[in-house]
Amino acid sequence: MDTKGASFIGNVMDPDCPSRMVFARIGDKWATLVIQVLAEGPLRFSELRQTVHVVTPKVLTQVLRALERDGLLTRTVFAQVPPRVDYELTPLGRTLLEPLKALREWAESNVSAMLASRDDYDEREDAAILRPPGHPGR
Amino acid sequence: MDTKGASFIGNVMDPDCPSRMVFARIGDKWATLVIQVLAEGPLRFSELRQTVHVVTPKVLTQVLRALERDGLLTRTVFAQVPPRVDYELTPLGRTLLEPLKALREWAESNVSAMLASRDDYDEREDAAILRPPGHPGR
DNA sequence: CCGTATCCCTTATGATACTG
DNA sequence: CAGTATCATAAGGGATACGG
Repeated sequence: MDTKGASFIGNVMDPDCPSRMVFARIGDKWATLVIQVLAEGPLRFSELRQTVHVVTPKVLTQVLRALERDGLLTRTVFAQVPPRVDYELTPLGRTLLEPLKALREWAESNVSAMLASRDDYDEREDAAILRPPGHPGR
Repeated sequence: MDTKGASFIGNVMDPDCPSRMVFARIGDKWATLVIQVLAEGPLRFSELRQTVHVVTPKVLTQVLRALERDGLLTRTVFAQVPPRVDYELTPLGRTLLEPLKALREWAESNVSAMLASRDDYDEREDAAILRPPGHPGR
């Protein structure tokens, strides 16, 4: 395999690539939320629903099962009435917290810049459609 | 605002929350790929298409515009024929490289564990449907 | 070469109602 | 309480063809 240039991320393009898998998992709209909410400790289903309050039970279940399948959290059923099910991060899941935190911190440090950029972009967009075409590039 | 418990990630649930924005951006199937591919230096549209070879021009354009809008990369049009357009990470975009790298490294270290967990889970699944219902919980 | 325009399909997500 | 089932909608992504 080629070892220079962009090759070291070459396998990122492979659908089976580790990074792709992880980015797919954290790319999930709810997965990262759940993981970060569970950082504090185990929660039961209803507690998760309240915390991540916009999610429907169906979607929440899907996310939880996916995360459980990947070994990132455990699902513990207590044999009692009313039923109680706890979700808790596994050690593996906990190790994801750190990179996720790095991302959160990046986010908090740079959102303002991103938002400013968006405003600029959108303004230029708006101006562009008012201007006649055939205009010299930027 | 409450300062204990899960409150510090409380705003993670807010759709306007910085983290949500960032996770939405990197959650994009192609955005992180593009960013990481551009880590090496500027590339033109066709080069990006070749590198991220499965993506259609439409989708690639969408991703690039979104990233440009967020100030993560620049789009430079050269006034020549045939046309040439270069895409390059901005300093802001470059700062994303590090947290992304952390995630990649996590991925590479832990995929095997995740895959193993999946196999386990799926096996148990298969076994469960063969077993009669009303079985004592795990 | 660098896109845009269309059409189409799969998947994700949501609302709602119901069961163990 | 903790889900499952069903239906409906929308968003994402892809194939293809064409324009500047």
